[in-house]
Amino acid sequence: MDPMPQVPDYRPLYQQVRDLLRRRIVDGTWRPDEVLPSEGRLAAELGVSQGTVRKALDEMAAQKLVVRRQGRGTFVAAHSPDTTLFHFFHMVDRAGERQVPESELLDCRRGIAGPAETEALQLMPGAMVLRIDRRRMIGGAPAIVERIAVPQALFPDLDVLEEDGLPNTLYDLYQKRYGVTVGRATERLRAVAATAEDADHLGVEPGAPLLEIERIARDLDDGPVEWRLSRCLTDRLAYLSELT
Amino acid sequence: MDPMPQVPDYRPLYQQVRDLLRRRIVDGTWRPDEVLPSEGRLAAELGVSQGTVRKALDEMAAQKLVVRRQGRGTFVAAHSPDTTLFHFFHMVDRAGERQVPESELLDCRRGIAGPAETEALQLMPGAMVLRIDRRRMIGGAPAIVERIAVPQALFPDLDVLEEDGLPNTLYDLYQKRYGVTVGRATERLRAVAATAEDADHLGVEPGAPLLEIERIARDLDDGPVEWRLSRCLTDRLAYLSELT
DNA sequence: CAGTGGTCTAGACCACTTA
DNA sequence: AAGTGGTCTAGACCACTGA
Repeated sequence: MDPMPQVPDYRPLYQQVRDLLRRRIVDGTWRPDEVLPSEGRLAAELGVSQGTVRKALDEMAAQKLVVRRQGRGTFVAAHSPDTTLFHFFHMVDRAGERQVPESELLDCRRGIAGPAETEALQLMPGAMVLRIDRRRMIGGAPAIVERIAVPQALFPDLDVLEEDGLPNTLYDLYQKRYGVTVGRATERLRAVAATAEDADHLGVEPGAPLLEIERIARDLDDGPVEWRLSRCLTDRLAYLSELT
Repeated sequence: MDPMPQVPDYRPLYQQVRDLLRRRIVDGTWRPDEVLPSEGRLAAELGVSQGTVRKALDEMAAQKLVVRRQGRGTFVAAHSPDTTLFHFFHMVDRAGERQVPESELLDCRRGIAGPAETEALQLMPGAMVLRIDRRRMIGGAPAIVERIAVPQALFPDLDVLEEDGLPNTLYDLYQKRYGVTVGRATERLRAVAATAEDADHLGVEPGAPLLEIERIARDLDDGPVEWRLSRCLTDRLAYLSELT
């Protein structure tokens, strides 16, 4: 598959193929929603059997890096409001139904990264970040307040865009406008007491228990691209976690 | 693979094989930690190719129903304290390290299922449950109080066993002593205010914010086998959720 | 209709484990 | 050395899609 590798690679062929195809997606050779060459073509190009390409693509599909559609082809996975909500928004109502929140912008401005942001986003000291404060409503009632911080270097004009109104789901915007694909995220959940400001936005008493969700979202190369701190009312909603 | 199926099955062969093997594990034909027949033997027995059996077993391995060990064979997955903690205990410290909690039994008694238990465990009205109240310590300090409720029908003498001290991880006990394998669980997280009793056990003020985790654990047939309500101090710990 | 991914097969060889 | 799962190949046929 590679006539003159600089460093001989003794890993199984299908893993080499998988990582090569993955690299091409990350590099932008094929962009989100684009179709990859067929299994047969890739096999011929790389000099391996179709079964080996298939095994590589199957693993990438399991990892949601590509989507396979019988009769049509294999496509680079793209975020959409639906997939974003499904994967990254875990609040459900009493009946266990996933609720779609509305967003209300509170504030959006640039600033120098604080210690927590520098640490979470692995920035150089003094780097600039954009901060977005939002309130999110479920069924018209305030449910969540959140602070989102992203490196300004990755999203140079996100704050200008704000004038036109930010979309409810940001990850498809990150992907389509800035070429930043969120591949995975880590969330840490804690219970905290509402600050005076939280209480004001959510319509509760200061000191009321809130579910705090701290999220670090990473791109396909595992670099941090977003730090997010959400505080949620959990009288009508709960965070759903499936252990399988 | 089946010469006279009562109802013709048009699903792919490997899915039929997968479900048949799965059925045998659930039925106890092969018990936890036992080795299955080799791929070749299964293929011959079922009249399919080895590749088809392989695809079925690979899916079961991805689902953690079996464990494959090169050179040795394919084994029915079994719980151990380690796998249980890794899969079902998500509290981590500030550094992101998973912490192993100690357990201190507070109470253990039988009772008639209340409405919440009847609902969660899908019991008949008036059915008996066993309730276990525990306090869990991290590094010697109280961190969690929890109530566990299980149908008495499934674990007839669990409360008698308590005299010898319950193990720290219950799921391997459920499996080895009662033949009940927990295959998956659903958790709902909320923020609540500590009751006077919570506060007493955890050494905080009443009203302090606690992370409440409500878990329903299910067996391999998806029937509920345990209902658990944990309340956690999150000053030193956080609930870790990986979104991939 | 041609082209795609999905299934199934048969066989070769490799890597690892146990005896 | 024998037996296991892991990799890789080649080829057949099926199911689905879109021109």
